[in-house]
Amino acid sequence: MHPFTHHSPNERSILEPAARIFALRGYAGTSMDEIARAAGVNKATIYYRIGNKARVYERVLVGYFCHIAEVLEQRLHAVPIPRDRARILVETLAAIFAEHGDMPPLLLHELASGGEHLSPDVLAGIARVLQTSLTTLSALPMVQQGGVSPLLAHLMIIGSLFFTSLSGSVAMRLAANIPQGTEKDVSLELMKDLLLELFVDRDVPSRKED
Amino acid sequence: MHPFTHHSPNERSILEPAARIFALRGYAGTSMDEIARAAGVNKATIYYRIGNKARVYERVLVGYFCHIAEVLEQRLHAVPIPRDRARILVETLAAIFAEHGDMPPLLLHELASGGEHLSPDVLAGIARVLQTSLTTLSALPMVQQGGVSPLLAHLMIIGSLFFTSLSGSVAMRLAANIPQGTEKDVSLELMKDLLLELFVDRDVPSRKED
Amino acid sequence: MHPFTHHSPNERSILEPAARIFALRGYAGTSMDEIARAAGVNKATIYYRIGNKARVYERVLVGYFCHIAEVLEQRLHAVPIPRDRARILVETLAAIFAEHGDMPPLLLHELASGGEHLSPDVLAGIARVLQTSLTTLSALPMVQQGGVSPLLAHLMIIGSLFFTSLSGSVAMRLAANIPQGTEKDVSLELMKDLLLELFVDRDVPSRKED
Amino acid sequence: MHPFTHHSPNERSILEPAARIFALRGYAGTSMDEIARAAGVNKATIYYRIGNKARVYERVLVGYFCHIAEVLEQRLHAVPIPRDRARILVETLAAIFAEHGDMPPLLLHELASGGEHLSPDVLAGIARVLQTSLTTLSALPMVQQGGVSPLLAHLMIIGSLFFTSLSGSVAMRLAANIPQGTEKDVSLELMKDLLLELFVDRDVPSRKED
DNA sequence: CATGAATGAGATTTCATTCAT
DNA sequence: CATGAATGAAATCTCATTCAT
Repeated sequence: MHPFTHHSPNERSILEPAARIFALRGYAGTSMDEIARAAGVNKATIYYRIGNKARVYERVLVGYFCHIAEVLEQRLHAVPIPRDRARILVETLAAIFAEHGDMPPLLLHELASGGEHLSPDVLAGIARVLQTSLTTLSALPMVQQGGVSPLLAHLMIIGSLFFTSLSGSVAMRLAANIPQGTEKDVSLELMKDLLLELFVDRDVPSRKED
Repeated sequence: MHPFTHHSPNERSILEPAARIFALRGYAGTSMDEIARAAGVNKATIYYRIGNKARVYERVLVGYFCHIAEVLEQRLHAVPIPRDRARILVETLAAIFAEHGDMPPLLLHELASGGEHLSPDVLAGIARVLQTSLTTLSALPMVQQGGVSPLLAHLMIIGSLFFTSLSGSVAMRLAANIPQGTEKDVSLELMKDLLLELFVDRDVPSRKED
Repeated sequence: MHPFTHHSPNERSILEPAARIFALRGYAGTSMDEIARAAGVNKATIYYRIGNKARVYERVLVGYFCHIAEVLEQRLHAVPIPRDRARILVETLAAIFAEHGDMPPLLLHELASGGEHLSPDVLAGIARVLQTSLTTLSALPMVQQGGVSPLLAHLMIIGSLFFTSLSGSVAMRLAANIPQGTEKDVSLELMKDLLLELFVDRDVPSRKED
Repeated sequence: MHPFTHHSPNERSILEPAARIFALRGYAGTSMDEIARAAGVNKATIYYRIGNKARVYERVLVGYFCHIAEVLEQRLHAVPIPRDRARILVETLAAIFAEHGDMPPLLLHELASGGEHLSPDVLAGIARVLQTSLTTLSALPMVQQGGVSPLLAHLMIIGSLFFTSLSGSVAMRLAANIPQGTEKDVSLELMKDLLLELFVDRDVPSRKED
């Protein structure tokens, strides 16, 4: 399944390369020329088909968030056991970010901008994902009895996965600078396992003292 | 202590507003006009004092990373006990991000861009912080005996703190969209406590089964 | 025939006024604004059609040198007698400079700059003209038996014609300063006749003594 | 003797490097920064000592033309025989251009610009040189009986020497493009000899027929 | 006497957008 | 339905010049 499944092929052929470039350079750093070149269409065609730089960006974001929401909702549908649901949540997010490496940087750019370009549609998509995540996490023992805020847990999960996904490119640049050979195989897979261990598989935490 | 302590007052008066704007809009989204206006100087003065846009950006990044590295190193200096050191690490990072709210978005923009604009000086600053963090985390029981990768722990800590710091602005935009009243007081303070609980205060994790 | 015959009308409408201004003010002294104004198009249109200032300049130079080369080659084609060929060479150059008064100053600016801006295409054009001139002059009796270097002859012919063409504007400024009434009708026509007399019509020179 | 002998050492230390740069890049292509750097003084010092970009340029031109005029007048002083005088004229000009390679390009830039920047002082210098040259050439047999215009002869001499002096830099760029090995040792020396032969040593020309 | 600092004006170039076809 | 052509606005950067010290 792809993020832009709901759009016409005409739009998809523009939105997919656009997403790649927006992810790499952010909204301001992306030019319509570059999108047109990557999409293999005339620049005016983008205006004809979609309308606007802001609209292209919005469609990409909406597509991404709706995709995440849909996949999450589909996989969580009819799964009753809290720990199973949480496991699916984390695994699904990790899998989506692994498959669509553009999502983390794109969303991070937006987040870092304070959500300047977020249209109501995009906010709705974000809310949908957030809602699913929060309700799923709220049912966890760790939250129910452990006193962990579900929003904090959500932020940790998303933040950890995003950073892991992004660490690759910068890590390589750092490689020459870091003396000792730290592990290079930092991957979403490993982070996913750590998150599962910390939030899902583990029993309600027992503090060091007490 | 301030991030641009090592620079001349002349440079500081430019770098500080520049950092604010870069954080908000990213490198590409920031114009020299805006920086000049915010700094209260003529645009050409920026070129005279610093050189060009890329150099302004670089100085800001170097200033930020060196500040983090210095504060960390100073506070960790002569603290021998691993758990104390880790606690200081997390608390210091949380405090710095709380005081300098511009850092997380600025660094996130850069990270999301794949570190395209990272000069050797900036990379050196990053490496310095990373090194401190990794060696500190490596001494934790959870890492030593719990099998948790220090790099994963580092990414979780940074990622969680960054996301928490950023969540404020977007959360407000979401407020209207999210029906139920989720906690609004998500703060670095709370996230810091959760991180301490998960990584520092807790004993070596005991899996659910076995 | 015109220098920019090979270009599209769109390009010609830019290159022709550009040539005029480059000739008057040189490369550095010419602004894109001025070219745009003279061409009656928006400044961005020049970038759309041609690319950048250096390319505009290059096209002008290439157009000029190719024009000279083509006219020379066409008029010399199938003329076997050396003296006839040389006469045609001088007359053609004089005629071209007379018709296109912009050429000498433009080329002089470039020459004075040491050919800094000369692209391979322009150099090829220059070489083509030079080749034609040198082979033509080499066949002259004065060169064959008189021991005059064909390159020196070429330089004298070009230099004399260029200076004559340029003398007009400065001469007028000098007019007030020069007391006696020197001839005002210094023209390419007269210089051409003198060159023909010195290099073409005359027999192999007999030195004063011997 | 040097072109800027009449100026104070303070001015000379600026005018000499300025002349070099003006010669290379022309008036518009030369920046005050570059002059200051080459002169090893602060940019404001140029304004303090001389006053103005236009004034710097003017002083350089005046210096050059006065130098030529002075040397010519000094060497021609009390030389009565026309042929001797003409020989001295040509030899002196060739020697000056050979010694001060910057003169031809600088004067050519100015000439190509139509004398836009020529102040009255500079025009007076030019007139002085021109006067000397014309009166000297007017006495030649070739002019007196040969019907050659002294102004044409002047233009040929100056034009030929200038072009010869400039040909070096462009010739090297052409070297790769010109197939056959044309002589490389085109020098002012050779051109001077040719000019002497054509205008001075030779008897009044006898046309080919008649 | 000299200069570091500053700047208004203007240079080249890019870019989102429009429009006639 | 699509696009080549065009452009106003704004971006980065340069430069001749001034001025306080």
